[in-house]
Formats: sequence, structure tokens, C-alpha cells
Amino acid sequence: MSDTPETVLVEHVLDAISDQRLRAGTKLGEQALSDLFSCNRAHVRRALATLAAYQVVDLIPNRGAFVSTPSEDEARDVFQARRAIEATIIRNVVRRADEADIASLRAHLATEDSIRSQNDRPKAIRASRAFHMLLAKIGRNSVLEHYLAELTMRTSLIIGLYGSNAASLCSDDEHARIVQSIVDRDEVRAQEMVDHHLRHIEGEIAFGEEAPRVGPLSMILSPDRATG
Amino acid sequence: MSDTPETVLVEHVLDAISDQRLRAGTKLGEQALSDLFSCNRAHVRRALATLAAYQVVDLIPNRGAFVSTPSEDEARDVFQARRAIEATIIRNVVRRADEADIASLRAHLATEDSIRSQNDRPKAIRASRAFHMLLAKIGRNSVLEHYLAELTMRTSLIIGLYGSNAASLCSDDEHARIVQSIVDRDEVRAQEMVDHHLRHIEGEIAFGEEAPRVGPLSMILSPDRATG
DNA sequence: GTAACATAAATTGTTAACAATTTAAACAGA
DNA sequence: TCTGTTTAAATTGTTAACAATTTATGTTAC
Repeated sequence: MSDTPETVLVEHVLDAISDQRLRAGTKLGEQALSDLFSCNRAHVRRALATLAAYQVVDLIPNRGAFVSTPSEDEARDVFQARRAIEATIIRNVVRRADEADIASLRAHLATEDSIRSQNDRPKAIRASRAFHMLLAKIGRNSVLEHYLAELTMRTSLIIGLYGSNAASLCSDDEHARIVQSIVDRDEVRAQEMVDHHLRHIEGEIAFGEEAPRVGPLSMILSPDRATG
Repeated sequence: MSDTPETVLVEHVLDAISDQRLRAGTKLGEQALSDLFSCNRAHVRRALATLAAYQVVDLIPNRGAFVSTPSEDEARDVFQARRAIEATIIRNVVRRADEADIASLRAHLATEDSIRSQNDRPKAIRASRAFHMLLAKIGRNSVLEHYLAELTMRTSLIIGLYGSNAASLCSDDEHARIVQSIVDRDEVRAQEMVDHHLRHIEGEIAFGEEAPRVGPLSMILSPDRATG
């Protein structure tokens, strides 16, 4: 859409969160952000208000903005919400996907395959999220798509915070099997696969032990970084 | 939570939207709002950014903020999203509702009954929305609750915009029957009732014909108005 | 060496002034 | 009367300065 400083800032922060470059609890100082994105603090403040509304940032009066740290309860709520939303999305996909859509799904699977051999975890996380967002797009419900964008972002925070056992992420060939059931127009099976997939991811999370915080903002959020 | 000017402003606008006092397309001028809520424009701007993130306000560069006017497609997406989310909510309710919850549900039904005899449409709309939000609260998933708050608000805009045939709103005793199936702990029936109920509401909407715009802001949004 | 306290620095909160753009009004010509 | 142009008013966008609060630093007493 537009290219206002607010939009740029919001998009970059969201990207950084979904890539797990920005971790839960990180402080988002106004001065730091306005320097990084060369805009004034009014812009930063508006952008932070937007991010807070997306529930990926907590605004604490007189203290500043922090990347939100989901509790275990909140994490479970997020996953249940994802199951609810993605169940309807996958149903839409099975019903509405045309050949171009299926081609793009297959192309994405190929991309994920090649990434897997590279052992680049951040890249893998981004690609994995992109698969779910591709499904949402093909499902053609912009409301559900928007909510899933938020929820996948929060999922990134959760996994980054509590860590995921093994290099599982969005594992193995589960994505491939979901695509197969879409091709087969098997609504029930597709729903089962997605539900199972999400429960699998949630099950891998090790609640209790939190991961350490790290890194200065400037390393994480450079505006000149590729946006994807 | 807190009582910052932004919060107050956001809450009041949301209330006005859910009550259908604020209709789709209404301009939300910065000066007008800062006068009404006696705060400065910086606060107004932040509040508007939040409302835009909630997708009940459109921010048009150099033009200002307007209450969003959902298209027919968007309206259908909103209703499908509600079915997806409320299906899970009602399942949670059937499983988790304790006696206090059921008492509050019955109390709410009584309130709705008494309102029905008063023929006060705005009051009825608010009560009807409150029923769904009460279910969300009892369901104890804060993520779904938050999303439903947004979606019911957008539903108010939709109904206000396209009008609802008959005084149906959230009709008759459908709410009562939903409560009954909760009491009976009949998960399947409860889900069916909610799904049917939502389809019923959607079906009453007369797409095609838009309702007229009206009213000055000061009449609609007085900060000293009761909030709860 | 530690704790409490005072001071300084940094950060967030607030306000006002000014610039740029859009909207409304006034006006002239056909 | 309608159209198009010009001028004025109102509204949004931007910036900087200042106040209030929090955080960090440093000092002193024990």
C-alpha cells in the first residue's frame, strides 16, 4: 500500500519478530527506532500503538515499548485460536484452490525442501510461516488471513521464548501431505492434517524453560534489510 | 486497565460503533475528537492508529480518519470468521462453564427479555452483542475473546450499513436455546445452534441497499456518557 | 564490600508552533 | 445557471522544545 514511515517501521518489526530476530522482552526505545528508520518520534509512537494493537508489543506507561512475552496460558490460547482459524482456512482452500494456487503451493514446497538442506534456521522459520500464510491467501478470506498473520507472529515469539525441542519447527513432510490432500480435494483429511500439524508444533514446545535475551536493536532492525 | 486519554477515546469510539451510534463512513476529525475528549491531537492520532489496527477505522493520508465501510465481500468474510471462532468458543463454554457462569448467562437472558419489551433498538443491539461477548469470556480463551470483540464491532457496522430485515437482530429465543444446550452440556447441539444463529443473522442482511449517513460527532460521542 | 542516598543522564510524555494539503467559499465568465 | 478559477478557511502532517519520569551513575556511610 502506502509507504509512510509508520508502515515501514511496523512491517520491519513484524518481519523481525516472525524471523525471531526480535525476541520477547526486547525493549523498543523510541530514540533508537527513530534513528534507525530516520523518522521523528511521533511516527515511532504511532507505529508502536499499531504494534500494540496487534498484540505483539506491550506499551508500559513511562517505561516504553517491549516485544511482548506470551505466557504459557496465552500460548495455548494462541494455538487453539490457530486451530480454529486454520480449520476454516483449509476448508476454503480445498474448495477454492485453482490450478495456479496448487502450482504456487508446490513451488513453495520445493523452496522449503531446498532450504531444509541449507540448515539455515531463521530462513526455515520464515519459510514455514510463509506456507501457512500462503494457505490463508488461497483461502480467500481476508479477515482470517489477517488474524493468522497476527497469530503466526505470536507463534514465532512463543517458539523463540520457550524454544522448540529438536529442529522440528514445521516439520518434515507434514506440509507436503497437507498439499496432497488439497490436490485430492479431501476436505476432511486436509483438516485433520492441519489440526495434527498444529498440535504437533505445540507439543514440541518446552514450557517452563525460557530462552535467554540477546542483541542490540541496530543489529536486528536495519531498514535497508530485504523485506521479503 | 489504565486511564490514558487514548484508552478512553478508543473505548468510547468502540462503544459508539457497537451501539450503532457511529455509522460507517463517519469522519473522525482530529480537532473534533481532541475537543470532545479534551486532550491534544497527539493523543487522538495514537488512538486513531489503534482503531485502524482494529480495522474499524480507515486512515486515509491527508484526508483523515473515517469509520470503515465494510464491503459485501468483507461482510461475508467477517461472518465466516465469526462462525469459525464462535464454534470453538461455544465448545470451550460447554466444557468449562461452572455454575456461576451459567447463572450469569441466565441473568443475561432475563436482561435481554426485559429490553425486548422496551422496543429500544440501540439497547437491544448492545445487549445482543454482550451475549456473544459473555460466551467468549466464559470460554476463557483471551485470544478468541479479543478477536470476537473486533468481529462483533464490525458486525454492528455491517448491520448498520446494510440494515437488517425485520427487528430480528439477535432474534427470538435463539440465545435461550443456546444457553439450554450449554446447561445440558450438549456440545454438538450447542455448536449447531450457534452456527445456525450466525447464519440466521447474516441471512437477514439486505446487501445492495445502503443506509443513509447521519449526525454530528458531538451528539454521538460524549465522553461523559456511561461506558459500561 | 555493600546499602542507601544524591546526582546526573537518558527516556518517555506533553504541548505548541509552523508547513503542506485538502476542502469550502467566493467570484467571474459563458 | 452552470462551469471553472481564485482565494480563504479548515484540516492534516511535521518538527522542535520543554516537562516529568525513570534509569543509570557515583558518592558516602557503615
